[in-house]
Amino acid sequence: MKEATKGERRPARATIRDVARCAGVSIKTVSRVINREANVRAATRERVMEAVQELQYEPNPAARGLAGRRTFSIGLLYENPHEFSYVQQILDGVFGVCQAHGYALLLRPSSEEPAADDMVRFLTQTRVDGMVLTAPVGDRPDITDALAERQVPFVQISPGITDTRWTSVGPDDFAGGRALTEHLLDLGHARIGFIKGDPRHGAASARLAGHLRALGDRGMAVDESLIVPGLFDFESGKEAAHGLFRLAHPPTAIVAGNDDMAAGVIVAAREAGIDLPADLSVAGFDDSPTALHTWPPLTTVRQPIVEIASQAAELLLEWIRGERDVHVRKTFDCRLVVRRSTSAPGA
Amino acid sequence: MKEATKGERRPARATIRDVARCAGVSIKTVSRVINREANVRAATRERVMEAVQELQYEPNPAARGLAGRRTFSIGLLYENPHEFSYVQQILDGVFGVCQAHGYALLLRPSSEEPAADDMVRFLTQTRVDGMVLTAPVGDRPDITDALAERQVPFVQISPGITDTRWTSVGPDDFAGGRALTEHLLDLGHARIGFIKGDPRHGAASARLAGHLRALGDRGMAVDESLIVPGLFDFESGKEAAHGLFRLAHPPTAIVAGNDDMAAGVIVAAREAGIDLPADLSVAGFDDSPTALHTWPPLTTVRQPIVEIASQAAELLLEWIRGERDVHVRKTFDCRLVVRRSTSAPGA
DNA sequence: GGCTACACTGACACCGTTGTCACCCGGTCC
DNA sequence: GGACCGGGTGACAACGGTGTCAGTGTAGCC
Repeated sequence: MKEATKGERRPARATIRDVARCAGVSIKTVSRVINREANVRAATRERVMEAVQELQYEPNPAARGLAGRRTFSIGLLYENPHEFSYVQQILDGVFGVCQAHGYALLLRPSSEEPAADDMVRFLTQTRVDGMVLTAPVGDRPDITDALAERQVPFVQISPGITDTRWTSVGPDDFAGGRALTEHLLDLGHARIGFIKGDPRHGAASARLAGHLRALGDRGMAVDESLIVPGLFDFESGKEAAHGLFRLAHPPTAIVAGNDDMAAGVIVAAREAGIDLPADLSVAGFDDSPTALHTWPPLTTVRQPIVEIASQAAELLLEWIRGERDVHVRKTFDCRLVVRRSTSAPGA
Repeated sequence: MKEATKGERRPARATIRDVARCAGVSIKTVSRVINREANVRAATRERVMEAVQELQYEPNPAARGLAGRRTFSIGLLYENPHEFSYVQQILDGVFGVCQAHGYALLLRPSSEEPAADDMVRFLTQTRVDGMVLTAPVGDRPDITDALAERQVPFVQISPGITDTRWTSVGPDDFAGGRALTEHLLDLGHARIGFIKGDPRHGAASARLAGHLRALGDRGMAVDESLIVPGLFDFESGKEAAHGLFRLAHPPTAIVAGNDDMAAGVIVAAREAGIDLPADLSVAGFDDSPTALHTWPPLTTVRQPIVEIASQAAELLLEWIRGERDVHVRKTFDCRLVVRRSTSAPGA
């Protein structure tokens, strides 16, 4: 006890050796126990566990990483977003899974033009065990190839093209877009504007495809002038809407590729003195917080983002641990959420 | 060349030994060069640098952490937020600095009741070199004490109380609140409602204090019934507004503690059939994206969040590297942003 | 009873850095 | 000319785990 009185500044974390001594076994056995390896007698395991408890032992991740050549950390690649809530939810989902499995999460916000080299540098610097990739950066073949070449496991969220060589998770954007348009058709709209999303996102074209299918199913002709470009952000939605308003024969309803653009449409309508929803129905996509902050609140499609993200992380960890060796594509259903921004035309 | 043809699956990262051999020096010298230590002859340094370039050497963080007892990573503690854009901007700021200095960023989203124990576990699990703490969790004495006790450097963002024992960074909430109210007084408003923010946030009371000071400076009496509680989220803003509308003598203007609540006020006004800004002026705080998505767009106060966050990270790294040994408190000026949600009463 | 198989355990090298300390060397000081 | 100094460098031992492999004990089998 005497020697303990000095230099006890930092409580000096217990090491695997301390645990081994305390439990009366070798360090290797302690290692086996904390890594849940087989072939440890139940009684031994218990003794070790108790020692771990008593000493409040936490394995040193650096040492683990060095010796075991894995870091127990994964990276999340995402693009600097307009849609804050989207990223936040992705983060939530991925983080939750990481925490549950004792993995650390390293962020990789990517700038506009994230050279694959940049990705590679991230890998060698951090030595993450795997990556979760979000669209649209996660789609780029140079990125995926760089990862594949280095045999770094990864999972894509909402990739544009579903490449069977890799595993991915995403919402059913097609069905969502279709449901939205069907909803408007059911209300009696005949001229429906559609604001496309950022063309780099696969989701943008999938949602449009759903829209077109809905029209086709009802035998409606497609008026190309009603389909206008957008970039998924508020400003582009506003501009696109003004463009549609100027049409000789403007639409009675507008489907925006996401909620932010829909919010832009609403503001554009106010600027143009158009009454909502009487003179114009507006629908978005995502069911982001924005959808409730507009007036009237937005009819939209909810995609289970958090769930999608956790699923992605879950699949990644399975792959890392070697519990799965075949690539899959998981699709999540979306749900139409009807609010007051849509109504029968003229109502 | 012949032996290279086999087993070149993984390119096998270069280690410090490879660099040493290539440069014709000892590994220790390489270590000195990459850590920018003094006492290396310029010529030697150059030779090593070239070898580093040629071999694309990146030091192994795990080995570095193990030997040097620091991880070159810092943690970011934040609370699961309603204000997505706020967190996102904090992240941006902190991340930018981390990247510039070769540090990794580990997230710690904290749940409702983040026991200090939880914080401690995070520290021992990750062994981060320091922490950036955001309000309101970062205020809790049990958290700060736990960090101080373990001698883990930290910097607070927007703490409630400015404790001179620690370093912190934040906006001048007081001045911001004051400017907002002065703006409304200048427009001719005499009855101004104020929706407080989440009481756990220091920013909430500072903004209110600014409001009260503005009133006091003009010799206006304070009507307690006009000051109502809120929680910084949309819903609480909406409810608070409805409460104010029901008053016998309702306000002609409302200052909300932040933009989300202000958006709630606007929706509440629409629900109540109140015309904006003619019958009611509304102001927010933060200049979040929401401020532009409402109609009319919000008068608000812009706080330089990204800058605040980078400053915090910068200060933290200085402290970690031992370049600073005195605690400071940095305050950033806010800027009033006037938009169309405020006007003279009745105008 | 002897042999094999297998469950369990430990000794020890090794992962790729940094910290410590000793050493070399040229210049300065008395 | 010897003692001293300090910049520049390298040898070597950590750091705290995991991988490999050999050893031990017990059960199952002929």
